[in-house]
Amino acid sequence: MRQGEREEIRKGPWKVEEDEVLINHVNKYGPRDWSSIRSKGLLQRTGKSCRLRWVNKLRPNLKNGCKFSVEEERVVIELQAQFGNKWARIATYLPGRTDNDVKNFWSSRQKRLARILQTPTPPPSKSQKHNREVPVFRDVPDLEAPKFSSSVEEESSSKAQSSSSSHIDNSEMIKMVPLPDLVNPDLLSFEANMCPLEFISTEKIPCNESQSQFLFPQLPQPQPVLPFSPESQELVARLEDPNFMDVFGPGDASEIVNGGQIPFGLTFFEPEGSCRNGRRKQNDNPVTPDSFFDDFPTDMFDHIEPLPSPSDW
DNA sequence: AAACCCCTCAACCGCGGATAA
DNA sequence: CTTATCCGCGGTTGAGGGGTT
Repeated sequence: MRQGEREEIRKGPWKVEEDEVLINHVNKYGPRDWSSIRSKGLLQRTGKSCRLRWVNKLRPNLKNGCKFSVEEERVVIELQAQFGNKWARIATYLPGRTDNDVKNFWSSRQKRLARILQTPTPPPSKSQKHNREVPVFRDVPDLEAPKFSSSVEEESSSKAQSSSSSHIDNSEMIKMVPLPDLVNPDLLSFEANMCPLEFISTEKIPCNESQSQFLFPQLPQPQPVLPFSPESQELVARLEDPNFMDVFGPGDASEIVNGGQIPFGLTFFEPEGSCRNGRRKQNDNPVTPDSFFDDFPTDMFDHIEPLPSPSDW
């Protein structure tokens, strides 16, 4: 039994005082030696718990409380199709997001999808004729693979390296982030543009302009022929069911198939804007054809020829 | 008004790889 | 080389809160 292990280990929600202790420790020693926090008697928390708290809540530049933007959703969906459930890896492509964030986002999405698929009878659709413009995301920026294991680590190590000083502000940390030869200007402008649009109204975490200076890995190049993910295969199988479109009610399927534009897995027009508190109203998302497709993985549409726009008819 | 449902998020657990002793 | 410990990751759970009925 190691020193301090006799003392009871605290679990559950963190108190402000505990956060302060943890922050002080990280400022002094960097984000490491987590288990020493307990052995020194600073906190009654396991090293694991301390690390988690730091990584998910306390480290700088987190987008705490901000809903995933449309672009972030897109990135997650694409990367999940490519990497699978490698949340830490996926999170490296999303500034200010942790693996936990991505994981939670994805599982929420999966639950929603599962529920929709299990619902045999659709609620009456009020917005069947409501055509939404289709965001097409084929031209994903050509992104490189990560050069570090995770944003967490990248950020952590950069801070740790200079941890001899007691305090480092964010701007200093940003300077420490390595190497501009990775920068994809498209990606940077994307980040820079995205933040103000999505998060400018949040008080808790103003989207730091400097975030756009962080280097994040680039999205992997799309495969020439992207195989369907298992999720997509299941959905495709269901699409082959002649009754599948019945879920939309009489007359709807043809409308969707022939005239409609397929929204690509994104809640593009959802008025997000708000951070946390901005909880989704359940009826904001009735199972309409539009929202239904929102829940499809994007890759399943990669094999569908784009429909002509109405102006081309 | 209250019960219920659903969603989000924080935090825990178990496992496996990496590293130190 | 082996063992112990640390650390990070992915899966899971439960609390809390808002919306719906």
